Amino acid sequence: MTTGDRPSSAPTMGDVAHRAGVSQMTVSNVVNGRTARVGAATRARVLAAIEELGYRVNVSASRLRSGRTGVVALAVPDFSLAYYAEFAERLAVRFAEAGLRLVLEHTAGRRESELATVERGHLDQYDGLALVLAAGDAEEVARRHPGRPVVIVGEREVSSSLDHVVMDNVGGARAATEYLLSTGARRIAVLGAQPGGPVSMASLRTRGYLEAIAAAGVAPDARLLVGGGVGFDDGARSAAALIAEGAIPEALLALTDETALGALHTLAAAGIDVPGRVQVVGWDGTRAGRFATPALTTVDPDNDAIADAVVRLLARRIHADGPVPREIVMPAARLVRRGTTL
Amino acid sequence: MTTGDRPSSAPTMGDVAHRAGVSQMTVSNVVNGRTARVGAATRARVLAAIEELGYRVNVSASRLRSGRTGVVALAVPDFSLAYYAEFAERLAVRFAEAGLRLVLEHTAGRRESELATVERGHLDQYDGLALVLAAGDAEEVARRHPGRPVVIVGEREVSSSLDHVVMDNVGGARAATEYLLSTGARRIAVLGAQPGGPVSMASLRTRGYLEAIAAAGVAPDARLLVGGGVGFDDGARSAAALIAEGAIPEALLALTDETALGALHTLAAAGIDVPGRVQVVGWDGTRAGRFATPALTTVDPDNDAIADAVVRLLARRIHADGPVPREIVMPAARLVRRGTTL
DNA sequence: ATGAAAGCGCTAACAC
DNA sequence: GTGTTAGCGCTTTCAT
Repeated sequence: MTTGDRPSSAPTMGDVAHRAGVSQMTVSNVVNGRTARVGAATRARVLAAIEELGYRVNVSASRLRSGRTGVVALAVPDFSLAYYAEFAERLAVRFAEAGLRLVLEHTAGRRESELATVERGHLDQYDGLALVLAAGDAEEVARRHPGRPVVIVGEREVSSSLDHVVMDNVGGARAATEYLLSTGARRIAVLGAQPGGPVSMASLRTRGYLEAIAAAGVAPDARLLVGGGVGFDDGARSAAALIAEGAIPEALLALTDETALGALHTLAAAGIDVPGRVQVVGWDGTRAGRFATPALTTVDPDNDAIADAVVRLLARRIHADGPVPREIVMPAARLVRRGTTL
Repeated sequence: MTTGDRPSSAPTMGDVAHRAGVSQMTVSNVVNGRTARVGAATRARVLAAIEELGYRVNVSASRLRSGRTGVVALAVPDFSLAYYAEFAERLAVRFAEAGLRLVLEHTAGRRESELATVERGHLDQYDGLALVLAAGDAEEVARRHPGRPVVIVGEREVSSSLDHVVMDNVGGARAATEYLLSTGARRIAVLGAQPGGPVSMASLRTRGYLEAIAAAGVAPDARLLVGGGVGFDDGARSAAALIAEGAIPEALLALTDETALGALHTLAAAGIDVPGRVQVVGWDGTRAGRFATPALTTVDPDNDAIADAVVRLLARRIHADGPVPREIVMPAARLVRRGTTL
């Protein structure tokens, strides 16, 4: 009523133009900060009209016409896993500094959902996408020829045409295992293990472990490769199973911090001394691990370097004029020794 | 080249229509599952054309025209706080069951960012929004008259026109404090406290605590109200400060699980027995608390009920024809007793 | 420095 | 059951 002739629906750029007595194009120029093309007085008038009408640009319309959005997406398998959550926060802060907004999408760790995020019609909503690949295959993603910059955050280097930030899964597992061996441990269990099978976080970390014990001349023992998930409950369950078997290992390499924390819980309940009787190593460098009791020794994937790389790789493509050479980055994982190891 | 006359850019609905020898509207009907309006044979031909061209609907265009999007957003202050992360995951699963996709937005806990999420042009991207209000005011949000369903997830009931899912902050703090008093504790510290000041999570929980001790005839002691943030570090620091003062309280009411876990870390390092010497209560019911050692007693806000309410309130408005009466829901918080209390 | 025209890709509304 | 028309709100392009 009070805003003119479009009583109930939102004011458009046309409404603002009308009120300011200028063309719609001038409003667009003001809104988009193309100050060179608008006189100061005109600009002031337009700004006043925007204020009076409470006008906001319609993102969908702007996006449809220009293709640009100012928004990037991060697609993760699960919002609640501490590792992804902390990674997302790191990215959000960095992208904000780069003038881009970050939104999170959810893939439920399903291959088809992961692929859906790079379909054109979907990806068109964003200037770029960082895709954490848990189930799917990077080559399959690349085959969809996404029309926008995509960075794969993944488990292994892969021969696709996409930029790739690779986790140092094999190297990290090897480093952790080597350290445990150096303390004298020989019977080292892996919680969340997946020997063989399709390439995945679990299979690669398991491989690094197997390589390290082989190099040290320690024979693998299938009973020490405890499968299952990598959540808190899985860790607790796996530790309980190991205890029930009677032959408690000298060390546990848990494939995530949450698995390690779950195992720690079970060990404490059973009165088993950590690290005296059993050493425990986690993976991810999460805050929860740092504040556990004892503080959790963990494989730090170098999350800052990973986040930096994702932002850099995406930003350079978003702002590029021509083609950009493909790049692969693999920050080195390193063991952070704290209280759960000797 | 192989797909016809639009070599490099993405195929449109028009391309599909052309190839299938039907009108664009028929393609739209097929894509949107309006099967009643399309013959089986036609449908098959359209589907084939879609497959051959690798066509995907452009979400932005569809959104602009129809207004509908099939996507809802949850705006949180911080992706990495376990409470929000776990809450987001709960919502994502529930919305998926309701046929809606959930994306996460980031407000950095800043009032202006919170308000920006409900601006028309921004909100138009979504069918609805759940907004976790940390800094801003619900009445201010309501004054923007968001053009789409918005549910406020907030600290207190408020006289706005928006649906509201309210945390039982005062009640939860009272219940936790009453329990601690019942165990004989008299000197109970609050970590993350904020006595007085603007209404916030911290001030309301502090109020509940003060009400409970007043009712028990225990005099408040300013030295027991330890301010600061509610992260791991804050909890660790606050506990250290309390220890340094020499007069260690009989119990700590930490305003989040992360604060409690931080405090637990410090207490363990100082060799102080929990719960024998000091009891500790957290707040949020996170998984990390459940698997701490000892397992953390916590105020459970009833996150399932909160998530159910958010989905229900948003869905009923999204699918409503006419106006919908405003609703306020406040699930009761309850104390979950575990190992850090007597 | 400003404006007019065209159209991004899609769907609502109606005609047949 | 299928087609035609119009237009969502914006920005591109080109004219002045």
